[in-house]
Amino acid sequence: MTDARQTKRRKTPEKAQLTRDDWLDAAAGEVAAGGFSHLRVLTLAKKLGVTRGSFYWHFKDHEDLVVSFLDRWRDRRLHELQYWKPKGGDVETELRQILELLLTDASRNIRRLQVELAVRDFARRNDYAAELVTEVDEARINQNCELYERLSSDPQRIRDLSLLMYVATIGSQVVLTGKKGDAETIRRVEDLMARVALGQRDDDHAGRQ
Amino acid sequence: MTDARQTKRRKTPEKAQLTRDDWLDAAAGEVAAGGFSHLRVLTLAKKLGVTRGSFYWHFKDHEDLVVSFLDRWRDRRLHELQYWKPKGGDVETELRQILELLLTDASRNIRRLQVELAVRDFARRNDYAAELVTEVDEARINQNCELYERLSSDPQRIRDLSLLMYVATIGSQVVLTGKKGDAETIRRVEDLMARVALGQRDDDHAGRQ
DNA sequence: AAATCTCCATACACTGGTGTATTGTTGGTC
DNA sequence: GACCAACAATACACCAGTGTATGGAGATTT
Repeated sequence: MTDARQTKRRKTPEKAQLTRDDWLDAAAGEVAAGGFSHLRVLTLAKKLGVTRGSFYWHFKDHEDLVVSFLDRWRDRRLHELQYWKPKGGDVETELRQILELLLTDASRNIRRLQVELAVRDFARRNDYAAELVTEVDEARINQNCELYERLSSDPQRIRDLSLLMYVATIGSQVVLTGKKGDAETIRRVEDLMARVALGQRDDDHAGRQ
Repeated sequence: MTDARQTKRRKTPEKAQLTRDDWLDAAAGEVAAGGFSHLRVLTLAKKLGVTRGSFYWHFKDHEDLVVSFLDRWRDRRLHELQYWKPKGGDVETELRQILELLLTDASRNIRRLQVELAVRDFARRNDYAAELVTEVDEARINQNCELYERLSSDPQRIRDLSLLMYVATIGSQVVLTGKKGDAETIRRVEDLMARVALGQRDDDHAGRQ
């Protein structure tokens, strides 16, 4: 699947030769904007200032582009988990770090988020994409389990809590992204989620019946 | 936008004349399966056993179909909220009824759920769809607020709680739908959400540091 | 400096989709 | 029973997009 081509050459970039990754980067823009169904090689070529002749040298066909794109996405998402391990501290601090990463930070990286949602949508009608999404979801949920282990001792409860927090973040991204006043809203939801996970009761329950 | 045509006729359905709604129903199948980008009038015609000549009598063009589809979706989603009002009982009972409706029941209606996710995805690149989705989201969240008012007296907290529960359900649908063992998983998440909303602490916190 | 390799351009065939114009066909109406 | 309106079939022009074959220019090697 991976090709050694893109590592060679590029010694004299006088006329800016394109690499496979250049095409994938351009594809990311298209996918973020219009989803996989709007991914056209002609559009990409125009965007990169070349003709399709270049594309069909770097890729076998359109499907090759899609698969390569998905593979790169999966690899990067799995790899970045390495840097998501919060650096020590008590449970609450680490929890809030993670949540900020998953919500506030994520909502700032619009393009990255759009790509993720596009991949997730594409997965509904493409088995390979579905596999990769499941793989990434599993990895993220599992990683967060390590944190929630400090909040419960029941393995099932740990997994459910991690899962709940995860679907809440994904749901926030789906529902709130791009809406007006999303930044402030996301911040509050983030805070509420932290309290919920920590089992902190609300300050008021006067209205409780 | 609405047309009186579909209400007339249909007295002698000997040869099954098609109505505008018939086309929209067929469109729902396509949208559920492939999203809006795969909505083709030729495919619909084939599915309905007619040619495109019929389509262009009922609809001005492809866009007319899409807009009509979105309008009908919005109208139905807003209208159904009427029947979502839980019938009395204490807070926990009503809460669990709502959550079951939003999660367990929703996950059984695969097609309906697929359509909703497709609309939501389409909304990322279509302003009109985005408006309708926002409208529906707002209505649902507001309606649930009435329930959460019994759990807190702080208006802001009520809204945040309702929002959190809502994004968690949407996230569950996005992440869990179609996965293996989703039924059981959804049931557990549902239970956990109820406990969280009610402010019930876990049975065990032995692992807490 | 000739040959070769890498990357891109050009031109073509082909497919699938839209929209439109025109012509049927059928059932209700006077 | 002639007419009209509702619905559908047919045929056409048109466009966007893919894939392929082939040619060409620049750098690299020998």
